[in-house]
Amino acid sequence: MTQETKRKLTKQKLIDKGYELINMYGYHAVSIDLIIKEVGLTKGAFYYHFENKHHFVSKIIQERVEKEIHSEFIEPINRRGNPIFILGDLLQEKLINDDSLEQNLGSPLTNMIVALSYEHNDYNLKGQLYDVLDQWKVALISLMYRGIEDGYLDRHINTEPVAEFIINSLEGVRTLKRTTNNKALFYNYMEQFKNYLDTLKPAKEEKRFYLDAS
Amino acid sequence: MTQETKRKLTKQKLIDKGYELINMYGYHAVSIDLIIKEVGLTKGAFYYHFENKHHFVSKIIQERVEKEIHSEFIEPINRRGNPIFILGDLLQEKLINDDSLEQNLGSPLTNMIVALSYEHNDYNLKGQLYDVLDQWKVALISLMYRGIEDGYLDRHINTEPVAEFIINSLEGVRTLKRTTNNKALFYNYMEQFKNYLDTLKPAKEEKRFYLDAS
DNA sequence: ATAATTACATACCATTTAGTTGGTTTATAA
DNA sequence: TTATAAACCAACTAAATGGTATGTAATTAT
Repeated sequence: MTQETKRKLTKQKLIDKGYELINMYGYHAVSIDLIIKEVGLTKGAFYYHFENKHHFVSKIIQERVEKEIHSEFIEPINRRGNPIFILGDLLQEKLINDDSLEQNLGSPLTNMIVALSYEHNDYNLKGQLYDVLDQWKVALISLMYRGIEDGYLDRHINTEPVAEFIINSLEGVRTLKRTTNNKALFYNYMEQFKNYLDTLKPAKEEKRFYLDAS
Repeated sequence: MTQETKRKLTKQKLIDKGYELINMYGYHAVSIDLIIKEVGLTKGAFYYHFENKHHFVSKIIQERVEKEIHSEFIEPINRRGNPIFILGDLLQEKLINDDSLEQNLGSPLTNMIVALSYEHNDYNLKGQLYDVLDQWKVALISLMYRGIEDGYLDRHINTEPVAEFIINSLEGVRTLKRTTNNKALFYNYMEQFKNYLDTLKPAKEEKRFYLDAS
């Protein structure tokens, strides 16, 4: 094996194990000693690849947390189609069908936010996490604009509040899922989430007449 | 000052400062040394009142976290009236009007869940936190039942999923608020939350005709 | 008034923590 | 083939950590 690939492999093993442990137990609860023990390496290896623990978790955020939000929640919605179906199907897939995913570990993004947003460090971790949220929000807003253009969504919806509400509720349910392994939490969430999405449908003239009168 | 009142005062000071620091920085990031230094006490005092750190945070949960959920989100909804107004006004009060509250520190309940749900301990911390969520859910369901009886809510709503959705979204937005001090996040949330609540209204016959047809 | 208990304070301990230093092996370049 | 540097190991350090042992002043009971 070439030196470069071995180096990258080692670095990735540290990042992956660190991500796994930190996402479960939290940044401060997971020591570097534990991580290197779990992957069979030493302090020397760790500090060859990372300046310090903060730099390490910064890399975890950009290599794992940010990329997973992109691949699982942003890229799948970067297409045309009915946003109500696109979003409904996506969450159905992630929350209900995908058993492989860490279902009781909450959302890695929220987990990091809770653990790191008031941490003093040289890497702007809070800003990193905010940016991920922001990119996600932008993708949702774009999806909705396309949906409005194509007549799937009402022209009068406020896209930013809607995008935030979707993110907030999803991050909320994933986080609270940490307290239980009852999958009903996700089923129930899906039901109400779809009800909420329906409020974004275009209001037909007849319908609006009665809604406004209520 | 009598001995009993002094003891309770000291214990409360430790709990209050511990709550404040742990809610901000997290359970593992806050040392006992820091807490006692902040309140001007010593290790002897701390370990006179609490068996260990886990017992300490267990007391914090029941003395602060649980009681605050009760006083701020359960008791205010334990009354008759239109649930849509009761819930809308309550969140308006807590998220928008109440500036005194720790607006950028997320939700203490969620913060504890993230930090402690995979912690090995002798105090069933995870169960404690789950119970708080459950009590909250029960209160919301009761509110909705009364709302249905009084004709404010549709008889066909699934109360448990709705209750969970309310809790999930609220805990979500409070938690993600940690990344920013932009109050628009709460304003936008309120807007969409009210839209969601409107889906719980009774469907009038005329309205249902058109909705079903869509 | 005195004994006993309460509510702490002080000093200490073993372990764990993030981080460092210097050495060793392995691959790469000359 | 040999020099060099990359990738990692092993041992170490200082500080911080949760927790303990013992002492003490103030309150309370006798």
